[in-house]
Amino acid sequence: MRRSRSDAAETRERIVSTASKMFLEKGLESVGMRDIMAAAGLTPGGFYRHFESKEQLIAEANSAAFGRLLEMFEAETAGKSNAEALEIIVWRYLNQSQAEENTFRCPLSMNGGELSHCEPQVRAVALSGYQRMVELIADRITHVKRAEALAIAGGVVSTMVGSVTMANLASTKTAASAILSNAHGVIRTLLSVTGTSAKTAADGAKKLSAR
Amino acid sequence: MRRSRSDAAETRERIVSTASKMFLEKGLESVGMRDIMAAAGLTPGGFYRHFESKEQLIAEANSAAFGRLLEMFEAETAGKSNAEALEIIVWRYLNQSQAEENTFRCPLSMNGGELSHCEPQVRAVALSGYQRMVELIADRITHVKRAEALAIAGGVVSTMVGSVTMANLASTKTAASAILSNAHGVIRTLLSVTGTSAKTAADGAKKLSAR
DNA sequence: TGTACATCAGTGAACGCGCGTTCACTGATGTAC
DNA sequence: TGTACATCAGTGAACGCGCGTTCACTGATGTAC
Repeated sequence: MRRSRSDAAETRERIVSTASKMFLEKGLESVGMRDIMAAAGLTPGGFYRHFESKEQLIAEANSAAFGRLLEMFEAETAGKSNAEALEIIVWRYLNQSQAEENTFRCPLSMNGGELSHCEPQVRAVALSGYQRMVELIADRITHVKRAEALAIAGGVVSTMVGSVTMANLASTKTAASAILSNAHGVIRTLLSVTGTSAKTAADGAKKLSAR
Repeated sequence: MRRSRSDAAETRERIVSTASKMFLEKGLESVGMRDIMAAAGLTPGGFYRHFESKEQLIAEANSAAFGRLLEMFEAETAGKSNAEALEIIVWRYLNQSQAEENTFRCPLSMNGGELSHCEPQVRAVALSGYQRMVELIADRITHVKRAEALAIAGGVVSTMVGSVTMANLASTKTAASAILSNAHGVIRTLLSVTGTSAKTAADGAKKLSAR
């Protein structure tokens, strides 16, 4: 039976946010349309009144996940100093899998490999999520020039993504913590690096691309 | 028709190495048994004379991929100084997706997320691959104590894994290179860090785990 | 060394299942007059 | 404001397909005497 426009809009959002969390928990391919619709309290057929395909849902779900994640970071760091903000962002990012809730997980860490096999539209969403993360961090690195801040932030995000991915492989909490601790230590080093060292990093980058 | 023992052994190896490369290129779930067997010049049914399940093949294929990768690093760095060896390892790792051949790609970068949803046996192979990568690098960091070298190496591997994963998302070679350049710069910084800074990193790690 | 038989690597069709998607249908909502 | 009709959100069965796996079969290989 037909629903009101606002009911329908609410349903659509519920599908996106439900799917988003399921994708973060179990991956993209291993979550089926029936699973998603059932979790959203609907039957399979209704899906196609709102979306063209699973691929489109993946794109929107990931977009929503990035939106939630970045909004959370903005909210948590509002009014804090840059140093405090960076500490909060890094800590919350690294511990995303340890938290029981899956609301604030990052698609890059959870589904990185799978995303790169998706269609351009989906890959673009993911890449833009990466860039927003980099800017979020670069904005809080003020002791060096913007270009250097972006280089450092890019490295920090790569380190966070990689270490959370590796920690997810670990079979015990202890092993996962060890990986994340190393990453945290290394990120502290990167963030406390002097202007000169940061320059070295940026220069190294230039040299590489000149190869 | 029955084949000789050595023929059969060769067939088994061919299946593993073929599968390994296909998994690195297209992911674990999206490569089917028929694809693998056809690429190995066989028909589907024969697979189960050699393996119990796809899951077992995934485990062996990843193990083979790590073996190939680490042997290649050992061979390429034989007789080089630690600094040169580190430069070679980092450069070859970061550029694995740019090379046309898929022989020396790393399962951690290519299939990180998917691996973490596999059975313990497969996850163990992946985690041990990570640890071997970390040791390969830590062995070449000699200006600090072993524990600090392992901490730095862990961070370096996470950074490499994360940045290659992100570069694989990029739609253009330029965008991919930018991500990898940042990572390379950041890794140079990490590797050139003084003993004191490395200590800071290790201490930071301890603080985190004490939380 | 030669013969008879058991083994088993590889074939290719088939099985059962779950996937993404489609479709005829229902009935409340929205629209036109 | 009330009535008649078109729209369409949601249902749930069904479609076609490809998946991992099984199985009866073939014939060369390995083994026993």
